[in-house]
Amino acid sequence: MSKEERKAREKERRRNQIIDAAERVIFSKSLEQSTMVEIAEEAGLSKGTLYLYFKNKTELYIAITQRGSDLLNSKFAKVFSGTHDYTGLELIKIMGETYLNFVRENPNYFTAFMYYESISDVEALENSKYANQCDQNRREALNFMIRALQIGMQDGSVDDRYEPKELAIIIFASTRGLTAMTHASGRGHYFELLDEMEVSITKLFENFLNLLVEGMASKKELKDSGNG
Amino acid sequence: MSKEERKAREKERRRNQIIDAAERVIFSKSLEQSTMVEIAEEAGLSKGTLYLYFKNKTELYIAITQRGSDLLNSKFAKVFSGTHDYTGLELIKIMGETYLNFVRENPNYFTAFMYYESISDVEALENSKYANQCDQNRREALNFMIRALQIGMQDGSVDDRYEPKELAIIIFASTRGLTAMTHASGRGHYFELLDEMEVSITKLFENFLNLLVEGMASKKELKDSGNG
DNA sequence: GTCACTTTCTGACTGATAGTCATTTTATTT
DNA sequence: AAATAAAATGACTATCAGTCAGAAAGTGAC
Repeated sequence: MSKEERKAREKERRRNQIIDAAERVIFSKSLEQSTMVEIAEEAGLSKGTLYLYFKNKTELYIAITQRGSDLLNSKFAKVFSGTHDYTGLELIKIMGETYLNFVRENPNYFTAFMYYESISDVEALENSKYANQCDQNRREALNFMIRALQIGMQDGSVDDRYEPKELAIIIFASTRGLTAMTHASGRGHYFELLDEMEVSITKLFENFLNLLVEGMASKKELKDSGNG
Repeated sequence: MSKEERKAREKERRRNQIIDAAERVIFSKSLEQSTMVEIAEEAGLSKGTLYLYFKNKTELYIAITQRGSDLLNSKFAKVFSGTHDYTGLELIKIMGETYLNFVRENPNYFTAFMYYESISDVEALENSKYANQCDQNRREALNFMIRALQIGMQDGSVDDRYEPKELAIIIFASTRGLTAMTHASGRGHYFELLDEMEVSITKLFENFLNLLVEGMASKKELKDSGNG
């Protein structure tokens, strides 16, 4: 036990040492501009060793992605932990704010998320435990949101004509869009549109959440939709 | 005139011939898996020639991106052209549907859009006429949306307590989020969540638009927001 | 038609880097 | 300390973006 266990723990430490180094290097530039040799040197190892712990550069980056994903989910979990007297609708807003704050505080992890989502080589994803964990986290985050919506439908704060699953996905995806823009803008990317238009991101996000909330808040008067 | 002009036209034709070839090659695989030699061969030229027409591989891909961007904008323009009796709110919905349809019909262009937005080397963007055109198109699209909202505020279909610019950006970004998910899902990416949950994208999008519309539709009874 | 000159095109070459693997170093057991 | 196993190394290979000296094609003058 002590034997095998210690080995495994040692191995895990090395792995983390490499991920630490990779974060330092990649976050200071970008994935493309970082080489495996640089990362190895930063970790005080040689290039070959990196490949004993990670299949390739992409898997190493996905390991970083997983860290970010874990961190984000721990924040979501905190929202739901312990006792609180938030309505479902409030929970949704808080989750949105949590997400925005995460992206602002950890832009590099968000960059990693975006890269992760752009990977089209399904093969690479299926065989990676890091990727699996990321997917697992995403599923969990969605479940948090579904829970919030169900709470909201019970306490009357959320319109119960919606399907919680669907609504959760919609909120999830649209919030993602907003934060992606926020992120791009923070990187001085094309979205100086915001500057041009003198729109503050904080205010924008506030309005976005209000819009969502307004849209899904329960209404007194029911009306029939025109869809067949 | 005839002289210089013919030259320029010839050059333009070559350029398009290269972009055509690049689309065929890159769309059949992916940017990373496509080499400049392959593209050159597909175009019936040699690698060196490609570099007479495009600074580098990225610029060539941005040229493809621009095509997609132009195509999308032409579809938006069509929505606004001619006479119609849509309300502002209806125009917003139609724009959203137009966008979704574009992504479904041209997933490869959308992939290009996502890549484009991930470029963090601002230098590369500023010196490229293709990138400038993309940015220009984005601005124009946003202006279409602002116009629709202003129309809506006048005809009473859109809540005029919102700032059109802000609202336009919000709708823009959140719709982008939805379509990105649609796109990822279509690529068999992690978002088999949708399958798992038995949610159809069409229905999802419908609900998303309804949610937005509900949120921004003008309300009879005004209420004060709690924000300082 | 051929010479001089310009424009366009070519593909061998260079440099960079991801990933491999035979060899060396270090740790563990007997 | 010898034998064996595990971990680490870095020289090597393959691939590919981007370059550039020279070839080929085009243009115009006579």
